[in-house]
Amino acid sequence: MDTQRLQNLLGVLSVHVTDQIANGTLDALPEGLSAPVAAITFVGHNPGATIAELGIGLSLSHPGAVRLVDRLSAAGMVERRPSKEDGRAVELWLTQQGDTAYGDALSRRASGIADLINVLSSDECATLEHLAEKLLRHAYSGHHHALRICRLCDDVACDPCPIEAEHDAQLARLNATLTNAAQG
Amino acid sequence: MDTQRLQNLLGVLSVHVTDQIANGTLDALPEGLSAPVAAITFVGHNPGATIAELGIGLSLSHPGAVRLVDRLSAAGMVERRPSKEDGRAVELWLTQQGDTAYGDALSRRASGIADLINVLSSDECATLEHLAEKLLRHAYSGHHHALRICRLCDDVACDPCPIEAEHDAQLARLNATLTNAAQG
DNA sequence: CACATTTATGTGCATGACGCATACATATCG
DNA sequence: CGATATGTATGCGTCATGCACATAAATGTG
Repeated sequence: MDTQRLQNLLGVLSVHVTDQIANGTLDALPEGLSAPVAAITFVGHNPGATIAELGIGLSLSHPGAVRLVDRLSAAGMVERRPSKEDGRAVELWLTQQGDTAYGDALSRRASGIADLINVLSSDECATLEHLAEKLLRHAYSGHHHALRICRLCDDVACDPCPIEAEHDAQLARLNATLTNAAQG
Repeated sequence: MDTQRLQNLLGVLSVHVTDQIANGTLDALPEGLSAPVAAITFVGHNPGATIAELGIGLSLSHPGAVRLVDRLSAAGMVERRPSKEDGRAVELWLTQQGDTAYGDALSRRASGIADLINVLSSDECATLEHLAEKLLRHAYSGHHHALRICRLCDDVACDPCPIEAEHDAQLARLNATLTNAAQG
């Protein structure tokens, strides 16, 4: 089958959806550029994450992540807390204001996408959901990658989460292989 | 129907596809950031476009578009030509090197997306293509918006183009309405 | 034709985000 | 205890961006 047209349409569509997300979340925050919104979503999704993890999830250098946290902290969105297990590490937690911005960003993102898909029938929605889930499971390639893939996810709406499911499935396959090897 | 999960999956998937595109095209150019790649694709897709149109397509300010063209011109990717119809306007054309980079970016983008969708069956590909086309036609909202939506499109692979089709369909509906009004 | 307005592009300047190299504190290993 | 690795923070230069403004050409008005 010739998949060139599908590749192109999917690419163009994805860029457009990403634009919609950016437009929606841009208004949700004062001076809300893409990186701060992604960071707030990331911390909201991974409370207590460290600065290093934030850098991985957002593909930033360590200095970049530190400076981003500086800005978010100055804006009252994110709070640095010393970790009790590791004296070097810093845990990131949303302030109340940050949590409000988090929910705001998610709901604006959802409404932007809702405008886009309201042309689909129930059946088409179900089909697209199935296809998106399959593609996401196929895209998963390890924990670090998941941090990045899920950086703008709404974990309440993402139930069951295909990335988690794929993670568990790969673990189960690994365990089965190990058990077979032990028995054989 | 509850569409929250679909909204979320589509959003996460789109961000991931956009990442794939960015990753693919980033390597295709020396120092290839997102804006230069988008600009080369834009000029490749709209040869002879003006700086103002580039700015609209990439959502840049006018100074931003001018500076971007400065960089691309210095890199030997894009050539400024004075317009013959308008003494103020500048036409943008890809150089031979720019055209090579254009094709390179498109093929890398395609292969990145190909990796993602090779998990789908032929039937699923056809279904997804149909859904993507429907969503894109619904997303179209006028010529300026089309410049932006199509900024990373591969016009060879995009045949028939759903954005053009929607544009023509809206024109046809408009003409039909006018004809009816004239007759009625 | 003279003059004001709009349009398309270019420039001085300040800001801000980023990465590299480096420094410091803490954890871990031998 | 010393050596190395890890997590975080900072000085510095670079670069992209937008605002305000300037220039040139097209268009509209009397």
